[in-house]
Amino acid sequence: MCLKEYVQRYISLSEEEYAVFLSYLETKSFAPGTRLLAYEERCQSRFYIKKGCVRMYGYTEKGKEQIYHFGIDNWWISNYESLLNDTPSQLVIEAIEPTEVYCLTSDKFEQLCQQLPKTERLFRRIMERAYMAFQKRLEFLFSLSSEEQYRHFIEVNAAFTQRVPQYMLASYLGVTPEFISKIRSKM
Amino acid sequence: MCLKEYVQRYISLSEEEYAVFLSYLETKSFAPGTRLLAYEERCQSRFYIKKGCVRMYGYTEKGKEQIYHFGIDNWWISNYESLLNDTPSQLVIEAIEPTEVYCLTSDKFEQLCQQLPKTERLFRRIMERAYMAFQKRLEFLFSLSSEEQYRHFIEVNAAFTQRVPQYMLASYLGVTPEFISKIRSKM
DNA sequence: GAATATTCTTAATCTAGATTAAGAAGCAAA
DNA sequence: TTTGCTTCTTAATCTAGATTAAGAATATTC
Repeated sequence: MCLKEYVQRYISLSEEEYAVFLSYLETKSFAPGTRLLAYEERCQSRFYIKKGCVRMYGYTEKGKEQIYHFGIDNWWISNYESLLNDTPSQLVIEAIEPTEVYCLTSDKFEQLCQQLPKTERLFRRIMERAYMAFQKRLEFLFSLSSEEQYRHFIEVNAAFTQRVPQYMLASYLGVTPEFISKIRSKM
Repeated sequence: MCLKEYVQRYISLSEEEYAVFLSYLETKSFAPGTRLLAYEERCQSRFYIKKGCVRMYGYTEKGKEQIYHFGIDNWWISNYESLLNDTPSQLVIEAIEPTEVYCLTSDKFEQLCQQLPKTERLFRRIMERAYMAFQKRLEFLFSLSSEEQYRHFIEVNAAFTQRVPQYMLASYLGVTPEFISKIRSKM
């Protein structure tokens, strides 16, 4: 699926309108381990991942990396706290695989909304879906044991599981790699 | 703060436009213990809480109530999974205090967006803030111990803490009432 | 194809917070 | 002012998952 198909699922755009939309996006590439958003950098963009895989992580009190999100093909990702409040980001967005993204800066975003007001609707609906996914994630977090969460995750996200190392998955789920290893040995 | 002020923080509206906006909203009142959204009902509305306090909860595998959200004055609340997919809600929204809300049904919402396209921008921005708050909550959830989460919550949400019983707060934080009691005895 | 760095596994021990069980406050009705 | 609810507290015991410490696979580099 390409961005055009993705957008068409939320709003309908003519060829001309889509061309306008595209003109506000900038393509960028990132090698594994490089950062889309650095620690303490002000987040200025929303990223649409054309192809690849990224993780968004912060640091716990003891300085350990804690992964909060992954992003793969056809996902938008950004640090909204930093983006909306223009504050230094406490979160890092880093490529895991070679990753190609469309980058939409806040400035361009505002201009785009003016030139193509449908953009508001597009992002209103994207945000609703993202919020819904979050609400769902919270439900799993509170209603399932760590083992159940792991089993559920790899079931729903089979493809994904191949793409990130197990210890990152453990971090995302809020457990230790040793614990995942223990579950796997039972399966 | 009233709804008008709330809306003005996101978009600017003339008197006439605000009147149009209001005309799509329906006022409803709920006594403590009554439900804005029942279990397995299809969620058809977004609720803006004018005054009062509600909780949104589901059930764990063992049938225990698990609170996922609270809503108080000037918050929007809805079950987006049920709202967007038109599926029976696994979550209940219930008044804790006498609560008065504006109710915006999906039908009315679509009409409103057509008549007053600025509404898209309003809700795009509301959803971004809501998503941001969620992102922040997840950070606390993963980076703080249960005790730290409790201390942080009552610090940031002092007023709130008076309005809901301790056992509901425990549920929201994902701990037992006994554990909260233990922390409090230390303070 | 050895050397080095990453990632994963196994097993013993430990701990934050759950569970269970009682009882103590608080509060409403009558 | 007693009866009956609902909420909160205390304390003993238990457990899911963490921590620690080795070692075993697996990749990567030269």
